[in-house]
Amino acid sequence: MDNLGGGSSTRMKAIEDLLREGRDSATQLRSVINGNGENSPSAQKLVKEVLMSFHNSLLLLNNNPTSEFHDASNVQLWDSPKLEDSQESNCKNSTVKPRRGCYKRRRTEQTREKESEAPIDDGHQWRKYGQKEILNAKFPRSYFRCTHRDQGCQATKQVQRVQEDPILYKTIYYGEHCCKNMGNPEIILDMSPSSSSKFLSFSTLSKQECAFLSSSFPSSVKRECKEEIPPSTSSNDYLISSDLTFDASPRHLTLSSSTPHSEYKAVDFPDLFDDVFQEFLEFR
DNA sequence: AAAATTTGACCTTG
DNA sequence: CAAGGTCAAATTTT
Repeated sequence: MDNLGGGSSTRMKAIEDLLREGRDSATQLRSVINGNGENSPSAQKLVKEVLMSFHNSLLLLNNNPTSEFHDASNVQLWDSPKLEDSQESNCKNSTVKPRRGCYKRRRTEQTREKESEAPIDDGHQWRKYGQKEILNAKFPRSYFRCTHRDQGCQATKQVQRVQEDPILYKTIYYGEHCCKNMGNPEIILDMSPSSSSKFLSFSTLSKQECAFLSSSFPSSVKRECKEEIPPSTSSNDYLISSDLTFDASPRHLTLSSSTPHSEYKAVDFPDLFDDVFQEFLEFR
């Protein structure tokens, strides 16, 4: 539906992701390995980011083979415009029931999937407008729309926790923002090498994200995070601690889980890394 | 008081 | 009809 072949734009997105997130992290990782990056984030964190970058790019390229999310491809059609026209009359004619649930069907927008370990701050302001239990899913799905919808911005997103063990959230974006975006649009994590371990924690989450988190938890926990780390009980489960190991990865890539306690500084790790890094360089 | 969230009702789609 | 997406009244937060 979109101009200039849809496939290639997906590819461009994947390339962007690999370059921006994956390669940046990989670059830092290399300096860590070489011993130079002492104020950088931990190597494990960087590895996680690289793997996540791979994972997300794969998600993009072969649109989600795995799961319950309906196809995120950008094919679909804007069907039955009758809804728009007859909306008014249809809604008020029936019984006494007010016009609840009279809404326009979602437009044909391209979608974009993303996985992350915590709800990410994508630089936009979102307003939660719903939450649903999803069949066969452990966690509810939350629905957000752009705060500036009154200005015509139709962007929405869905966020759902998809995994418990390595905590994983899947976010699907619908539509593009046409509102004036404040600040940088797509910065996800600032990983300036100087500011050490700016790792993701609740203190960096926006309010909506905090709200989303709280609603995924047992109700006893609700409404307790303002700017604060939620309840003390096992709260470290919700944090991304910098020394978290990343061996049970989302079923695509695994990393060196076979070595129990030995450091992962294998002898030829740098060589291995160079191979990976090479991929980034050739990718462009 | 205004803005954001919660939550069940309502609508669409398959 | 079931499942998922959206609306909006009620409620909570700012």
